Amino acid sequence: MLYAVLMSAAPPPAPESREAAVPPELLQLGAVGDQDETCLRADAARNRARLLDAAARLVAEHGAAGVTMEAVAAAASVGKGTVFRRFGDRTGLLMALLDHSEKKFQAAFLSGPPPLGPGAAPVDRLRAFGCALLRRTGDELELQLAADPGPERRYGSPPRQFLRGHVALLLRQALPGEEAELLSYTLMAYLDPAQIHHLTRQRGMPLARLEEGWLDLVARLTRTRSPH
Amino acid sequence: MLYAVLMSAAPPPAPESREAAVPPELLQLGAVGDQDETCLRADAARNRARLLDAAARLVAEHGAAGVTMEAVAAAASVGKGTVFRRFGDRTGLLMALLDHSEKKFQAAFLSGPPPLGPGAAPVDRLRAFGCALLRRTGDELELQLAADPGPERRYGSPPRQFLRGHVALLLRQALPGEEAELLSYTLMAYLDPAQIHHLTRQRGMPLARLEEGWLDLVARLTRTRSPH
DNA sequence: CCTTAACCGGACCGCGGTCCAGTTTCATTC
DNA sequence: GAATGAAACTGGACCGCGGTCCGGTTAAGG
Repeated sequence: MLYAVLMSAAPPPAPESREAAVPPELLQLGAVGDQDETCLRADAARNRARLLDAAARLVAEHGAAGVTMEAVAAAASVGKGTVFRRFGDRTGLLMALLDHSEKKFQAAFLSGPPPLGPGAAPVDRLRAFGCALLRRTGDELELQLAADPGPERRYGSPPRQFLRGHVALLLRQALPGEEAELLSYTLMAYLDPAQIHHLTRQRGMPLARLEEGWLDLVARLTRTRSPH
Repeated sequence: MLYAVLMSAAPPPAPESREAAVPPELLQLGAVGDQDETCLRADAARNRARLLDAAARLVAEHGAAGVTMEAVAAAASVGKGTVFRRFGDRTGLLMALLDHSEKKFQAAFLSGPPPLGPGAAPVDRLRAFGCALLRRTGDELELQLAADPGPERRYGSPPRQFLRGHVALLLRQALPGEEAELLSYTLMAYLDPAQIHHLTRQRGMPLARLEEGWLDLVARLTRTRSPH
């Protein structure tokens, strides 16, 4: 996916922006090995589109659990090997399905309007970021859970790394001189899809309560007061 | 299983203990459906022991990835179906392998000496808890990761629930009147095996640094000062 | 048109998990 | 203490799915 939005979606970086365009350390995280649709051979690109379409249809019909590699291949009238060649593994396919909303979300906090985008105070952006991500994850919960690459790769996956990098950046701006790296992990952990699933679906906690919890968490970690 | 330590390991609850024996809300978490070894049929108990022994041997020889259900069954001279009947699934088998150290750890903070066990101030117990769990998880990292039951069950698994319940209890004692539930999730998330694996193995962060991070996190969440 | 590299597809493998016919153990009864 | 009936256990055949591999095919460049 290579999160092309990083390079293209903010062409005139607002000069008054509080962060210098896109911070260089975030750029490398976008360098995902996944091939862009444009540099594929014609038939390969066509099959890729058909596969994604078929996968989306299967999700709509039978839920994420119904997205079998064989079923996707069959529904796209394509060989099984092709699916793996294109997406690596099941996780890759599901992440590709989530890529659209991922890019939209990235654009929103990289170059969208405040308080999510640049222009607001870092702490306010942090607050908005968490609430927005909570809502987005709540919407795509099933896919997000199904796209989990397992405990060994979960924290290394580019989307997650990228989001965390952004949090770390805001945190460094809000708390200059303090150790922001570990705190960013803690903040991101609060937004973990599996935890959200557990709290909302299995423990019946409303999402609004989780948002309050996020605001409180940000307040405590940054040692500011919570705007209740 | 069933964390019998809850009922038996602290027979005379120290009267000066700051928590009343074992808090009732934690007891129900101990009610794991897993059968005790004593109430099994003779042959079943024997096979269970042989299976655990074989599994431990396989872990030692080929790592956690080498613990195939078929391999375990063969190494124990037992049918494959027996392994599943006894442990439910692969995750159940691996969690059974971890049960010994789990019980030891529970005993340590339920009835062991301070600052981990009762007698110390709640915040100090919290600090000790995190550092101890960090070290334990660091030791058994491979097994802990392999025993992950997937995103839908991860937070519901009894050991994790139990540890979090303990953290919530300490937190309520340290912060009376404040919302401790969500904060306990945040604290536990910092101790997530997958995150520890990522930080130490993939990002090369020494465990000591994670311990500092824990102390800092406790300080921020409880709005106390960090004793650096 | 021809070469070559990339792609396609389906046969194949291993593993987690299920199922059921046969066997063993335990409790009860004589 | 032996017989007996039923519940519980056993084990291997079986299934579906994720993932790999390789011979045949097709698209792109000169």
